[in-house]
Amino acid sequence: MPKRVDHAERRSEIAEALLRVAARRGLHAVGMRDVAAEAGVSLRLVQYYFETKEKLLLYGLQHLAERFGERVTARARAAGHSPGPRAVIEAVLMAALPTDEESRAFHLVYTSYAVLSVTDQTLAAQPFIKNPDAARSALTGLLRQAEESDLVQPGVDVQLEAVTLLAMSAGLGTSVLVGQSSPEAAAAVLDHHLDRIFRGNLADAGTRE
Amino acid sequence: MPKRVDHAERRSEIAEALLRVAARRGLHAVGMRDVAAEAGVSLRLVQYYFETKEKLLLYGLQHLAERFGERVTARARAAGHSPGPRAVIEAVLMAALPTDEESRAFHLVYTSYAVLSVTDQTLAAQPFIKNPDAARSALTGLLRQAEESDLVQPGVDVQLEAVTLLAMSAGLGTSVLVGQSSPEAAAAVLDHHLDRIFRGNLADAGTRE
DNA sequence: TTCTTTATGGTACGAACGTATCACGTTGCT
DNA sequence: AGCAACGTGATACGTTCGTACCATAAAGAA
Repeated sequence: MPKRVDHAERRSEIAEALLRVAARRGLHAVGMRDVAAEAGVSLRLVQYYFETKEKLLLYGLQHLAERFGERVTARARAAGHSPGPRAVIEAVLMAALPTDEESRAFHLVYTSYAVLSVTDQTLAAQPFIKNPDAARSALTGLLRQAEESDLVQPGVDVQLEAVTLLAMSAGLGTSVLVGQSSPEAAAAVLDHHLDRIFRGNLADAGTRE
Repeated sequence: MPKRVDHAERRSEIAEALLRVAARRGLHAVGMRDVAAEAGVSLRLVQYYFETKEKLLLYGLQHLAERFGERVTARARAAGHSPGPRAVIEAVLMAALPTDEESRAFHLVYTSYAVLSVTDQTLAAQPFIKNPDAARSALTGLLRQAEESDLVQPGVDVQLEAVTLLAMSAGLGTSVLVGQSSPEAAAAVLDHHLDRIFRGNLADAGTRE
């Protein structure tokens, strides 16, 4: 059986097994044995492809961020060809909301990683914790672009609004995650706030699901 | 030495030791031995006052919520005698922001508990996870009261704004916690949004620290 | 004073976890 | 064909963790 095997693909499979079990039982509760069982391989294999647990966790976080990026771009693309800035912004924010099983998993695991990064410097040094900063600048760029096209209300501070939107998205996300809000209510709040930012006329409005 | 001892006080001391070590090393990393060492007692004592670790964690969460409540009312009281609705709202929201060591600890531990509650039904059944719901209705009440005093801009949906403020506060809190934003920036965002809700004239403005 | 309850220390036990070690079949190179 | 590297399995080791057990000194009740 030991054919020559694609390491990258195998690592991805194991990483996804990690994310699945993390979504099911919590990131704190995942062991190498659980990951191995979930991936349908032996414990030794997990050790083989990721020498240590820390490296497995790091790769898992990386994989999570990648999948989220794909998710966002897919959402943006689904907003139509050459979507307006508002549609793109909605795509990003809605993708971060825990609506289905996959986004729930994403939000839970990502929040777990964020919490861990507060007390774990190795995790904090990872670029993916810094990634929200990239999201912030992307959002700022989108808003500024909308501003130049005269799509936003006069007098809005795009930098501040970017931070606001991101904070709202994260806060609403956890709110939905713990069952305090419905996804629909969270989406409504976001939409309402976007209405405050954008002018009413050109909002090729709801691309929510 | 074994005088008759106040159980409630002892439990509080141990619970605070738990919160301290949780703030320092993360909630996932606290063991009974750590708590015992931090409290300056033997492992047996922690077992004696809290029979199991789960009960210790539950009590710790309860203690955390109580301390946060005191913190909020202290802030509200510091806003002056008979403070306006906006001042009270600011007090609540600013108290939730991780500014000093204590509020950082609060935010980190509380978020850890929230994350745990997603996969731990015993924790999810605890009323303190439901507590944010009480905060929401309190905020709604405050906003409605302000609305009746003609202090808010026309056309604002108080229910929706309550949810928005809470989500922003939580989101900004974690943003500050992971070092992505400064507390001042977060406070500015909150203030800006309150400016959007309240009429400009009667805002007896900044009670920030 | 004697006895029972309370408070506390020390320590042991079983399980789980991350990691390391040994072994072996398979594949590709020369 | 033979040899070295790769992929995989099984299992063992040392540690840590939560919990349980045993002992004992002080304090209040009788």
